[in-house]
Amino acid sequence: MPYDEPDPARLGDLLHAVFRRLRRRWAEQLAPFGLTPHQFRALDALAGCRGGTGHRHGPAGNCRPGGGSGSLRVKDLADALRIAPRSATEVVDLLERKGLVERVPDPSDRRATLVALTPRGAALREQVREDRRRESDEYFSRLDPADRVELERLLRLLTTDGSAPD
Amino acid sequence: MPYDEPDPARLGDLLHAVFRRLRRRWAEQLAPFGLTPHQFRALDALAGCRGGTGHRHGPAGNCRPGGGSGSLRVKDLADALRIAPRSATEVVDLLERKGLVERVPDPSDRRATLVALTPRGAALREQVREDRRRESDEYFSRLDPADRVELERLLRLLTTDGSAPD
DNA sequence: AACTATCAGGAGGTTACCTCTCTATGAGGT
DNA sequence: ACCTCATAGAGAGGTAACCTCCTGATAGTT
Repeated sequence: MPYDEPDPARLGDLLHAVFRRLRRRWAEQLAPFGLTPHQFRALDALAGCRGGTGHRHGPAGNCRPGGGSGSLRVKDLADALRIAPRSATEVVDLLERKGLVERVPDPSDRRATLVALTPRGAALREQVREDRRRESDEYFSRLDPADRVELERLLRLLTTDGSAPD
Repeated sequence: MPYDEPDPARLGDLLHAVFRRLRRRWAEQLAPFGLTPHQFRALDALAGCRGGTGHRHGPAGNCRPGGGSGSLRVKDLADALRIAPRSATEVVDLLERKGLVERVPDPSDRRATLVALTPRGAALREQVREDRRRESDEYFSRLDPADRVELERLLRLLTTDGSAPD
């Protein structure tokens, strides 16, 4: 009897809680590598974009063949991370300072800067992924495979509102 | 062929995306009321705690009959919002400055401060909820009821890791 | 009375964003 | 060539939402 109203905040609250947990966990896991979750996400976006092999989810199809292992314009990185371009600049700044990415001028547009993984960046990213796999500490491992699929389906419904990527 | 491994980042990424969207949406919706999502969450926690009626989820069962419509210690509010006590102080500061909550000394413990909704705070919270209902613009309305239940189940699995509330 | 735990908040820091503005450049029209 | 307008990245400066470490008052315990 206390609990049948369709409390509109509940799902949001839950999502919030889960998200926070996930983030904390990740942060802990990435700390030894000197990365924040965000930085890793950026490395990942850069890496998941080599050549024009044509995979990878929607928004970041703008891979340039620039650097060693694929590169993006700052702006496209921003899109991939779903942040404002200016904010992407900051992420790149940080990663560049750590020697994980480098900026190279886009030969086809002198306004633009391409961001590419350095070998060290690519290696670190691979290391993190392996570590994560080894630890099998994927936060979601608590769910059995069917549930994971289900969760993915539901989340996907919530991201792709209708059709537009954003 | 590049991509059938169970990409460990995918679910996390999706969750992230959904969360960001939700938050943005909320922020937009709350902006006309001069509230941030967090502030609203705090109001909600305070409101969802009148008397000792004994409802409401786990962590925040510490409702004090203090103010007009229920009150919490700063510390309990922090627990409810899942943030550090110090951070809750800030939320309360903001809300107090807006006249939506007030601090009253806890009569039963002079170290503690009770935070209670003011009438204006309670009214504003109600107004927001109504607005949301009227707009039927709950972010999750994209999901049909069954999916919503399912999502809740899954998220709940991810929050309550084992048993401890945190 | 002494000791220790707990409360709220001051000081100061971080991360992850934002907007607004500047400069260099590209692209289109005349 | 020239003028206009959009776009790219980044400087300046701001905010929300966190955090930890420390303090001063108090409570509970011995």
